Amino acid sequence: MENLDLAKNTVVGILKAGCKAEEFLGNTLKPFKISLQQFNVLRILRGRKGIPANLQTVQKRMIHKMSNTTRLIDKLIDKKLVKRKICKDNRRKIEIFITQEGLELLIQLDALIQKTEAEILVPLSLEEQKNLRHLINKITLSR
Amino acid sequence: MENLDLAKNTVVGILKAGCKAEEFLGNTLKPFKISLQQFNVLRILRGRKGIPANLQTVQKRMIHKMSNTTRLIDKLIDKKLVKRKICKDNRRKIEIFITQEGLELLIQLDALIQKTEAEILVPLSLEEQKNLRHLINKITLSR
DNA sequence: CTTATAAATTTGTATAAACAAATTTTGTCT
DNA sequence: AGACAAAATTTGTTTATACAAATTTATAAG
Repeated sequence: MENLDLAKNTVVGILKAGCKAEEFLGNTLKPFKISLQQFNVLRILRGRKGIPANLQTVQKRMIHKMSNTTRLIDKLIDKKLVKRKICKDNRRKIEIFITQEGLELLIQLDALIQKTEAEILVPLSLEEQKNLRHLINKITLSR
Repeated sequence: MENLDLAKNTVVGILKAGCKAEEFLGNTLKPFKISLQQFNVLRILRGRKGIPANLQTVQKRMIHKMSNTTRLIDKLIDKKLVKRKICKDNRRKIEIFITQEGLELLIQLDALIQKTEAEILVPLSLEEQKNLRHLINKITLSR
């Protein structure tokens, strides 16, 4: 293999793979009228199992680093998938919850998304997937 | 390692790595006022070494599959980095060239982009990079 | 050559994202 | 408490993207 353009080819590959994954997942989500970013926020909120999150917490865990998460949350609120709540006992920061409706949507989506993920990775064996995850994590976890 | 969420974690990793690469490359390009998509089109056109391309050819090779490449090209034309030319001898399709100015910009950028690519991949050894490229290619080339 | 059909390109419009500035909140010091 | 500085959140505006429809161009059939 050509070694000259190794880094370039690898990075282009990462970009393309990212685009492909976004495309596939986006198509899966389209009938449900939510974007991949919105879906990820919902999953982040579900992952907190009732513990409320503030914007900052959500933002840190988001895949796509956005400048204004406020409006993203606003859109989820419009769809009644998320609630903003002002903590009463200690009028601290505004806190964000996923609603029952949001949880139900996620349950619906779980199987579909899992299928889509499998579709994306179908050219790889389990061993290769583990290997890929390991290499990719090295890149993303080094911030 | 947990095997339950292997596919999910791998796909999320791919997305994150893609975002990181876009972010890094985008920051490198920012001072030059062109987007990553625009930069890639320039590289595609340079790669044709004088042979003109039509929209379709460009579109097929683009990393980001866009619905309207027309306006992307328009922006490059505004910046005088690209030219649209109506083939005279055979008034066929409109053809697209990179200009001298575009070529010169790319020359300026080459080293910077190379450095950025290295930065993105710094946590990986050469062997690991080759391995990653191989795995990633399996995903992207299976269309 | 004309017509029909499909493919490619462009354009209009709605939506989302990027960017910068303004506002609000938080924490610390006196 | 009051004042200041830093961080977080919101908001206005510009720019880019997505989507669908319309137009144009290429290809094939009669």
